[in-house]
Amino acid sequence: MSRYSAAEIEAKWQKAWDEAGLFRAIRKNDKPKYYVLEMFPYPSGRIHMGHVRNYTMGDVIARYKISTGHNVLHPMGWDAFGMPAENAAMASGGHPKDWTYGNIDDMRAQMKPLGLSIDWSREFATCDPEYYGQQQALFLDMLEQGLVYRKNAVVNWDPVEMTVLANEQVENGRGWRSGALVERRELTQWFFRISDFAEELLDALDELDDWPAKVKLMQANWIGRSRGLQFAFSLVEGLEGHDRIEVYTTRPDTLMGASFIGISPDHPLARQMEKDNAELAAFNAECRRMGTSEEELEKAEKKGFDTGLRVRHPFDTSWELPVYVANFILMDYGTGAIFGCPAHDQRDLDFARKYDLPVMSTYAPANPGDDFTLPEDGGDAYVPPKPEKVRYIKGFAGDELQTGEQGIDSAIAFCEENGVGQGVTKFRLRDWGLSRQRYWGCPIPVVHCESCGVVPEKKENLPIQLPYDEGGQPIDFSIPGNPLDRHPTWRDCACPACGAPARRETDTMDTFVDSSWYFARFTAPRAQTPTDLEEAGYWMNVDQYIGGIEHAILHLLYSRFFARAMHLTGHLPQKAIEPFNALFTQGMVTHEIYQTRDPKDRPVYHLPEDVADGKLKATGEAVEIIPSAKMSKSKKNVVDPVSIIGAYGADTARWFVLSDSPPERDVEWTAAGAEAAFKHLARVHRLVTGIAVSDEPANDHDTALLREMHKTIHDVTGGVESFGFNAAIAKLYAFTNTLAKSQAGAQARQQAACALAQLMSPMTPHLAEELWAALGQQGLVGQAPWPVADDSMLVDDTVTLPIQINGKRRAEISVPRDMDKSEVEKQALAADAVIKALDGAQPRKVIVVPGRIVNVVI
RNA sequence: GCCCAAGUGGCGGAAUGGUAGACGCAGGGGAUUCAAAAUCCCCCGGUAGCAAUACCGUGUGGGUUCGAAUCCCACCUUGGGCACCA
Repeated sequence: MSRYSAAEIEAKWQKAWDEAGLFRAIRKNDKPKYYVLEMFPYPSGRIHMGHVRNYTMGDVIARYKISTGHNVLHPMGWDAFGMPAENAAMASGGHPKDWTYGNIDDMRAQMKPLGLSIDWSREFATCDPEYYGQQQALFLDMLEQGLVYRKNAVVNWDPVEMTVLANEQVENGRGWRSGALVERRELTQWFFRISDFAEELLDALDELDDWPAKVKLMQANWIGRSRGLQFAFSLVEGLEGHDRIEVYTTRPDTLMGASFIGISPDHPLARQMEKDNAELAAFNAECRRMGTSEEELEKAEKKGFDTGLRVRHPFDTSWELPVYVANFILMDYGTGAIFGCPAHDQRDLDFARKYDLPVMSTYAPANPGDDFTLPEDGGDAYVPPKPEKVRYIKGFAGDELQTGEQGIDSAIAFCEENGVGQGVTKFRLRDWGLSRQRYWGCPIPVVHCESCGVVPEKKENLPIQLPYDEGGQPIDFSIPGNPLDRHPTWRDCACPACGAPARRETDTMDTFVDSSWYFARFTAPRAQTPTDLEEAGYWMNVDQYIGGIEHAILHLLYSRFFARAMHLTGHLPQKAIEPFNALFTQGMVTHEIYQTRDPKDRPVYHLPEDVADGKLKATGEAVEIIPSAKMSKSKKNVVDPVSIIGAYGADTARWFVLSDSPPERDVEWTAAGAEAAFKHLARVHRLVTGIAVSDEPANDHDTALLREMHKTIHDVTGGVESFGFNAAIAKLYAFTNTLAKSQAGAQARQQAACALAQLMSPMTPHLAEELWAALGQQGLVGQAPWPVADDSMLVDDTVTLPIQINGKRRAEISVPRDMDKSEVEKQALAADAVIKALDGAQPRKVIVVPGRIVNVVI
């Protein structure tokens, strides 16, 4: 028996795995392949507990799959482009490239001690020219296939930073960093045609059986399919080039309640009219100036401008409706024009009341209650709850009772039959704008030529590399704007088509592009093409993908789109168009927050390591404890994995992040919990190394111990396969207790200890190897086949059956497992409590569930 | 506003129609020790009772069932996603 020294054990076994090449993934056909992937990290420079949790889960799966005879691919890389590197360069000089690669080295050094089963030979960073050069090749192929295009788009422009801001970077209409008033600018940008795939991306969700329902639902909502009617109102008096206004509606059954037409300020008709209507031009300009932030939209008043135009109602040509330009109508959804039905839409009702337009209900509740008032009589707009039946007042098919949905379907049918428009399906999903006016990203490989226009770069000129310096001088990132734009020479090039002097595109790609295909690149990370079809064909798909729920929509949707695009451009096989067979979204690691107040009563936060027993270690001042939240630097509620590994070892950190909560939920890191995890591992070490040298002879306790062993094998295996890591660990605790108390002979205890070591090996691989060796086993536990439970050992010969009387447990009997039902019933009725309860009467019914329970109904 | 999920001891949670609270943390008691650390043992949902035991108990109210934390309906609370989307 020896003391548990994690540092020693972990270094020793990591070296042994390395030397055995245990995690090198090599294509071979004698085993089924298994590709497990955790979402790759951004190289911030420090690993955090969230990484530890994420990679530990992946590691458990990878190691378990190795043990069950799979050929496992478990790679790691770096999502290395992005703003933080430029921000760091801006804040403290230096170069984004140096900063990023330095961070990668630091983080790799922090990750390696975790003992993850990663094939490090496949490592890459998305900022490696070898990677982004292939991404540029991919872009060119997509361009050729028509999957990428250029168009004008309105963006948030920060005039101080001279860059485009994402919506999330605009706060109260001002740039989040500069504080400058954000302008809406129209720029020519590159877009991926993801919206062409809307229907397919939506329908294919149904096939993703091993994805969380929640993620599929979020994607479905994001894609946003709606069924409606598209039709036109004809203008009473046409305008040059315009004689009708196309509208789209999901509520065609309200058409007979229409009272106005609304068009977007960006609608072609509005644009044309503002040319010779200064008032309208001013109104439109005002609308365009309005920000797009949620807060602004919330507050903004619904405003309209009467254009003076009139249209005819399609079902009654004598019925004329006014045309308003309205500030709440979006040009890029539907047709950019609506008809307003105030009776059944609160916003339209508010608008109608403001501009004194008629209100006409087309339907009302089938059974209006006392408190129901028609909107035309001053009530609210009536929108029926989904399944509710309504009575049509001005519908197309008389005053029928129908649910809203039936009403819509029959309205579409009626309109189609009468030549008024057609039923159409629309999607909320927009094309994906990928242009970013930033330096630290993948350059878009196109050239602008005065005579040829936009020309794709030649593939042999790839990669188009980012310049490291400018004119021999280091790039100054403190100057606002994109360094590529002001670089003295980088932009200059020859037109790939005509050879004349031309300029490079200076925009770089959205970093989401980088992460949309890295999983495919891992299958052949050094290939001279984006992928190697043979390798991709073997390793794809990712069998298990693990990451945070925050990527439920964008990253996962973009990746699904990219896999399709890569198939269409010949870079992935058909079977890989849904790249992730199974997805698991893990919860965060949280911690309590410790706070004191400064003299001005402002909160001051303290690191957990500076607090003990609710007091600051340094001064003894009491801290206020704020409930657990996601670990964040600003709240200082962070625990550094490196210091935990230093204090307790990687196995303890791994054991703890798996043990306390179900993996999809948040887990609270506590010092006591970590301490307890360590103590448990030390106890297992003590127990097993003690067993290794014991010599008690076989005895009557052997079978009971071995039964428990087989039950534990069964339960832990099930737990690992179903992501029930916390429950699996609970079983291992229980089995450890059983083993510690067992008086079985040395051989049985040895066998049980071997099983314990194997079952723990995915979670605490170093300790497991140490135990395996101490028990005299040959080879590595990581290479030993996973133990298989003997079904005949899972059930005891004698079972204790609870006896219920009217569903309440009143007694129990001990009977042979396979005892006849009628005999069980006889014994149950003979139980004292049952005899007493029956008091001589006959039971009304006796339910016997063999091996589980008996219920006597009186 | 629309859509979705979750509510179980002091805490994290287990049980997915069959003995509610496994396992862990915190807490209490004890053994060992000169003492401490470490370790080991016992108790630990509530109410009543010396106890055996009884009754209550999985957010609230109803329902289905021999039997419900689990299935159904309504409500409450919390969390998440989307949102001038026509």
